[in-house]
Parts: sequence; C-alpha cells; structure tokens
Amino acid sequence: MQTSVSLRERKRIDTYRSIHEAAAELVLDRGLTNVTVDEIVERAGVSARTFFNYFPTKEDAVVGLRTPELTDELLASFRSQLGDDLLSGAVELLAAVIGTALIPGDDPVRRKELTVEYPELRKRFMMRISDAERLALQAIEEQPESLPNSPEAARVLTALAAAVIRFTYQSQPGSVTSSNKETLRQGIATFREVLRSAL
Amino acid sequence: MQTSVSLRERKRIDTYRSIHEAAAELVLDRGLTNVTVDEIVERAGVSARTFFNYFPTKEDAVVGLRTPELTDELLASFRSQLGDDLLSGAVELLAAVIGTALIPGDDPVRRKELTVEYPELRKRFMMRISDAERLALQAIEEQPESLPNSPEAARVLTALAAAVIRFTYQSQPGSVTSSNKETLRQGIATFREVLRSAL
DNA sequence: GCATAATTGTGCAGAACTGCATAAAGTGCA
DNA sequence: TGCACTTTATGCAGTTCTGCACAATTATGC
Repeated sequence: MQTSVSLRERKRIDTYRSIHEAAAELVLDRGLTNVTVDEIVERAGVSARTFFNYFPTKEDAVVGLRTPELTDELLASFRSQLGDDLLSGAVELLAAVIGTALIPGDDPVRRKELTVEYPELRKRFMMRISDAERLALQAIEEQPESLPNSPEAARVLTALAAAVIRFTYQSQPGSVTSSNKETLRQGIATFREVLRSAL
Repeated sequence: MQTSVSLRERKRIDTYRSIHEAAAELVLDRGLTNVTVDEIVERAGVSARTFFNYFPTKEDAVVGLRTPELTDELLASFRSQLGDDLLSGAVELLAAVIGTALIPGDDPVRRKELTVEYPELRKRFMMRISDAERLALQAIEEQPESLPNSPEAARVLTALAAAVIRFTYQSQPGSVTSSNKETLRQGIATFREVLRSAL
C-alpha cells in the first residue's frame, strides 16, 4: 500500500517541522536576538544552507511560515460561496490562503505567544498577508461575472479584504486562520459598519 | 544673519542626497543586483557604516526613502479639512506623511523609472506606507469627535485609507505624493464606487 | 533491479546589515 | 576664544542571507 504523499514530500515536511521546532523552542527560551541560525540548524540537524532553502529568514522559521499557495480546493470553495456575500468570500479566501503558509502541526498557542512578544515576527506575518493578497487577487479576477461592473473591482475588493484581515490580526494576533471564522466575521461586521458611515 | 537650519542639518541633508544620488545613478546604469554598497559609498564619499546610519537597506537608498514623520503642519492641515470628507482627509494625510519619507530634491521621474523596473524597490515603498499608516493612525485617533461612533473607527478608517493608497500606487507607481492630489482623488472615487456595490 | 533524470542537501565565497567602541565634528556658553 | 556637551562618522567583529557548483538522495522508465 502506497501512502498518498511521496517519500520526498514527507521528508520535506519533517525538515520544515524540525527547523521550526528548534527555532521556536530556542527563541521562546532565550529571546529572538540571542539565538543564531547556527544554533538552530545544529539542533535541527541540517546545514545552514538548507535552513535558508526552507525559510527565507530566521523570523519565518521561528513563526513557522512558508510561501502561501492557492490550491484547487480553495478556489472551488471560494467559487461555490461567491453568490452569498462578496466581501466575506474574499476575506475567507484570503484567510485560507494565509492558512496554507502555516507549516502543518505547529502549535497556534506558541505562535501567538511569539508574535505577541516580538514585533519582528508580526511583521513577517504581515508580509505573508501581502503574498497571499497577490494570490487571492488572481483568483478573484477570474470571476468577473460575480463582481461589480468595474475594471478595478477585483483589486479594490482584494485590497479591502486584506485590510479586514490586517485589522482583525491587529486586534487578535494569531487569530487569522481559516479555522477562526467567528473572529473574521466579527472583523468584517465592524468594518462594514464603519464604512457605511464613512462613505 | 543665521540660516534657519543648522550646519548639522544641512550636512545631514547633503549626506542623504549624495548617498541617494550615487545609489540611484549606479543602479540605473548597471542594475540593482550588480551594484554593491561598497561601490555606492565610494562614489558618495562616506563609509559603509555611515551608509547604514542613513538608510536601513540598499533599496531605501536607491529609492531615496527615509523614516516618515508626522509634523505639526500636517496634523493641522488634516484637522482643518476633517469636516469635509473623512476618507479623503485620511488618504491625504497618509499621502502627506509618505511624502515626508521622500528625501528632498530627488527626481520623481527617476524614482518612477526605478520602481517600475524593480519589484524590490516597490516593496520598500509599500513598507514605508505601513510605517506611515502607524503615524496616521495616531493622528486620526486623536480626533474621536469627527469619527463614526465606534471604538474601532479610527483603525478601520486608517486601514481603508492605506488600502486606497496601495491601490492607487499599484495603478500608477510613483504617483503617490501629496502633490498628486488628482490621482488620489481618482483612486478614492473608484474605491468608493466599488465599495457601495460590494457592501 | 538499474540506469537516468529530477530534487534536495551542502560547502564556500561574498554581499548586506547590526552592535559596540572610539574618533571627529558641531553646538552652546562662560 | 576655549571648554564641556551632544551629535555624527568610522572601524571592526559577527550574523544573516544569496548565488553557484557539486554531492547525495529520490523518482521514473525500461
């Protein structure tokens, strides 16, 4: 019997995890600036070069962030609920894409602890939101029939969804994942309300 | 007769300019990755350490960006026009704050050329928008009487203004300065229109 | 299975940046 | 002017990160 993922893929995930675990534990223990990449890679059992093959920065390794991606499932789920509520759909798509950047099996409580303590780590998270925004824009642009009749509609909607995510993340750091729909719904509602009176 | 700025201040501006000039010219000539900081500082006549005292990254030096600030004049101007249109006021404030990050006397045409050609440089510009956003938020939070009646109104409004700026900048790179009010007005209008139908 | 192709891991050289200690230059005041 | 005080410039050591070349590992077709 063959497992659904290849040996390569499993090893890859393992490497992601072991680097991330080593990084997060060391940083929680001794502080972000008191831990070097050399120490992390020694504990994780890989070379420094490999470290940077997996994570572009030390901060990404600590938070456990990799490049987000837009899977076919996410696209399909986005399309199926598009009729209901455009903004909510866009926000949920974006949150889901961001979710793909979190390395599987990490501890959300620890991630929250880390991001609350270190502004640098929050910054990295914000950058991943920008990456995800680019991906979401592509998806949204492919659905012109569902959008308001403006050539810029997709970009405005995406920008707005990203603003909602950033806003929500700042209120509740660590809360932006697709699993946390209630918090997102709350953020959307607050946004909508203020928008109505400010427009 | 004493000039209004101190000798120190003048020298500081000169150093900013000479580093930025050297960086921009070399990069236009040979490309971003083919120019080293060492080459820039040699042309500018300062040490490498001084380079990083003035600009946090090579990219910032090339674009000519320093830390934005919120001056008393900007604050006053923002307050005086707040009654008219909340969103426009916020966008203009933000654009003005971003304007303070541009080093004085640089060439906007060249800046546009550079940011169009190099995504890295656009990214740096975007980061400065985030910095400016933080400053603008402070200013907006100080005017609770002008805002919709919600504790989150200031943050939503700021996030929205930043979204408009990012949107406009992506449409017209290099166009986001306080002097370019027409482009900003256009961006706000587009945003507003889409928002109305998406809410 | 085995040869071959595609990925992934590693070492190394070099560029980007930071903290810290010290020298140089500008400022204010007796 | 001369002298303390503050700000700015520099050197240096050390960390982060990248491109490139090559070795090791995994996948693929026969």
